[in-house]
Amino acid sequence: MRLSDIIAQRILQLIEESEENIAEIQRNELASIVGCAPSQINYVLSSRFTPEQGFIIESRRGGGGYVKVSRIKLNRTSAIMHIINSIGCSLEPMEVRVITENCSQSGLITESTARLIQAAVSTSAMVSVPQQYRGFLRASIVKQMLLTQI
Amino acid sequence: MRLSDIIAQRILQLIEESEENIAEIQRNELASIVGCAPSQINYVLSSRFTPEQGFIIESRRGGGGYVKVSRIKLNRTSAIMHIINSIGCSLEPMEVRVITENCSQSGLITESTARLIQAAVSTSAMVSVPQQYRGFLRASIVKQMLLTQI
DNA sequence: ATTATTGACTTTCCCTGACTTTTGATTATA
DNA sequence: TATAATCAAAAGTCAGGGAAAGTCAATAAT
Repeated sequence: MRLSDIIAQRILQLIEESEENIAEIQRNELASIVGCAPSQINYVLSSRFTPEQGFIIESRRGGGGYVKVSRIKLNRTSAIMHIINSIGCSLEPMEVRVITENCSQSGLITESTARLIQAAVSTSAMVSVPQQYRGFLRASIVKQMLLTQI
Repeated sequence: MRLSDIIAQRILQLIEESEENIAEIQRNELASIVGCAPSQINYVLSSRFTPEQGFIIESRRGGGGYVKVSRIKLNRTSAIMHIINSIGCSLEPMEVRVITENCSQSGLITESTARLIQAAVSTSAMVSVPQQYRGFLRASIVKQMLLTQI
């Protein structure tokens, strides 16, 4: 069995055991339990606990740091998950408009949320980012934001 | 739980309990209650109770000295504008967390909006963007999003 | 060729201790 | 009495160390 599988399994298990679908771990501690390099935890998180799979990662460095992995509950969620999954790796501004307006019209998100999403990926928010990255960035931001709406 | 969190919590609690949104403390006394070095209080004050977050610190040394932490209440729009204006051209994740949590706690934005903002600028949303741009990007996204809340 | 894994290095955040500065009170002095 | 010197009790500053997570490039395994 692969290390990465063991790690993923362990995190999932913690999520299962919790009430709130949240696993809060200490990276180095988990690494030493499993017996791997700490950075391996990052690899697993970024490859198996992505927004596309319905997970949100938050973390904090320094003394008392942690990594928090939350799984989105899957009820009314599936609609949003479906939308998230249908988003490719890049998005144009117009696509964002269409997606958010659709979501808003179908009551999946509020108009206010739609505006927030559009603002987050607006051209003026991205002036500092070279053109070539913007599409990818828009996609990942929109996905992350939609995930919070579940 | 971290010392700094305990200290911040305690100060906030004092502010809540007071009529005038003021907490008046004695640095050394609080330090000994919490069980930390006095200078730790300064660290917490300077990292979590900044003017940008809507707090004013006054103090006096010498016998009978004190530290006074006041939270300023402005009307919504000017409060938000104030926060936007206080944001420089770059933001670190921790700063975003502090800003959104403060906004949320003071009722300027909802918890849901706070989560949206944090999601929009989360590391996982920015994987596609080279490190060097992330700070600037965070700042402009947060500003754009806050603007929608006026 | 893709996916795992590691290790070296970086960044962020927390916390302390030694030292400085300010201030009010007290005491000494002209 | 009025002023100067001294003292003690606060708060402020800053460098530094430690703890934790993040990044990335190189290598190994499948």
